[in-house]
Amino acid sequence: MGRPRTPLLDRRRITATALELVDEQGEFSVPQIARRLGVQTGSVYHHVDGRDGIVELLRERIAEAIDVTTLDLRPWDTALESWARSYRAAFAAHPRAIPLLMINPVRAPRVLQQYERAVVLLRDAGFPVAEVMPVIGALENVVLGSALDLAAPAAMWEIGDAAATPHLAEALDAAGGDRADRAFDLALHGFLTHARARLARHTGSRTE
Amino acid sequence: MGRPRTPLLDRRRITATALELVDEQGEFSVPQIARRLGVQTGSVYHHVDGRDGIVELLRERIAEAIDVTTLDLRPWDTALESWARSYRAAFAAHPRAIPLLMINPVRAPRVLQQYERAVVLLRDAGFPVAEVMPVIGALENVVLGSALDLAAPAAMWEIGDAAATPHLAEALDAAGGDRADRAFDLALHGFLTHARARLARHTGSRTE
DNA sequence: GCAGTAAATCTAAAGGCTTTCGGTTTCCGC
DNA sequence: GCGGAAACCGAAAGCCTTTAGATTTACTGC
Repeated sequence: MGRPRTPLLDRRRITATALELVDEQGEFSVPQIARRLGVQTGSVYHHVDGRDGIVELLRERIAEAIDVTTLDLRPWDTALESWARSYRAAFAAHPRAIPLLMINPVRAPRVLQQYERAVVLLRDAGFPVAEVMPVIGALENVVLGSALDLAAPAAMWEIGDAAATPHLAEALDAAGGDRADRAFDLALHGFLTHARARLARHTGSRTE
Repeated sequence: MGRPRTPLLDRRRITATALELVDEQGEFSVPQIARRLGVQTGSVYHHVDGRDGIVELLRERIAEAIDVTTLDLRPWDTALESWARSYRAAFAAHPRAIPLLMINPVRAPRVLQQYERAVVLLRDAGFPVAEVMPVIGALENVVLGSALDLAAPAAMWEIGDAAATPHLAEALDAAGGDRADRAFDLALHGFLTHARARLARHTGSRTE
């Protein structure tokens, strides 16, 4: 008992274990983390700001997978599309974590910094200031909505009673396994097309 | 003690109280419901299938606000747009309930029935079977993504440190109070435009 | 009208979770 | 070498979900 000669815990190990648990069972608890790390529950609280702090660590951990360099690409619509795809892919890598991350607002500086750069990107492209946030928000809607879809695709639809909803069942059958991906592509391309048209209207109908 | 002369509980009252709690504090617990209804915690379980059952009741309750008649409108894109707006408005009426409902998949027959009708709508409009679910999924992405945005709009962004992200702060300031609504409009119109173009491609370039 | 069953509530309790607090041992700066 | 900080344990408070049995009332069939 007392302080161990070599530390048993740190934020990295706590985060990794929490992510493990979430990937396996869709949720985590502090006692579960402690058990996996061979430690008492209370000890975890010496490294982390409560359970919510662990969620925040998970958010940062998952957000690290977003490729920031996409926002350096040009033209702006290429950058935006690449960013959106990378954003979605980061969530898709841990679908069961999505509900956890959706509940709390984004506070991670890393993510806010990306939004900052997206704002600059769109301003430089010629979007009026008042248009910038709606455009980013629309893109975010598509990305997060699609991420939610990834969180529970099977359960969401395949439970559908084929007798009560025959056409739905048929359409699902015809859609194939990449339904969610194709839905995302559709929404993303729709958004980009609309954003391009809107920009053209503001820059005197010049497309580029 | 014992069975009361007139019942103290029923699903309607339990649902209403749970919704009250969620609107007020963003969550609910069975003991809280029991306290508000002047009843012991355990009694609630005689009317409801556990805590998850209450969530399910909330889902149905909120889904009731979706206007089904929108799917009778024609042409198909008018129907789809009206449906999407009504769908989003139903969630917007109880934004704090959204995280609760996002976690579990849609099982409510009432909602599945609407998807069934949407499938028929799109098929009749001329969409190939394999296209129908991606189109519906894309629309759903936009609606649910936008609903999430409504769940925590203020906290999501206004926490942003103006010093670290000056352009983001400026863009937010310029966006106005209806940022979320305009983002939704943008995403929705983008989607609809794209869907129309896609249909035209399949029906021999006839727009209507 | 009455017996028997079903329904609604209470009391009680098990077991889990989050969080805090004090005690104990080890590490590190000076 | 000493004193404070760090890391862990043990224990406890207070919340939550869920179940089980006891008790009283309502309903149903005869």
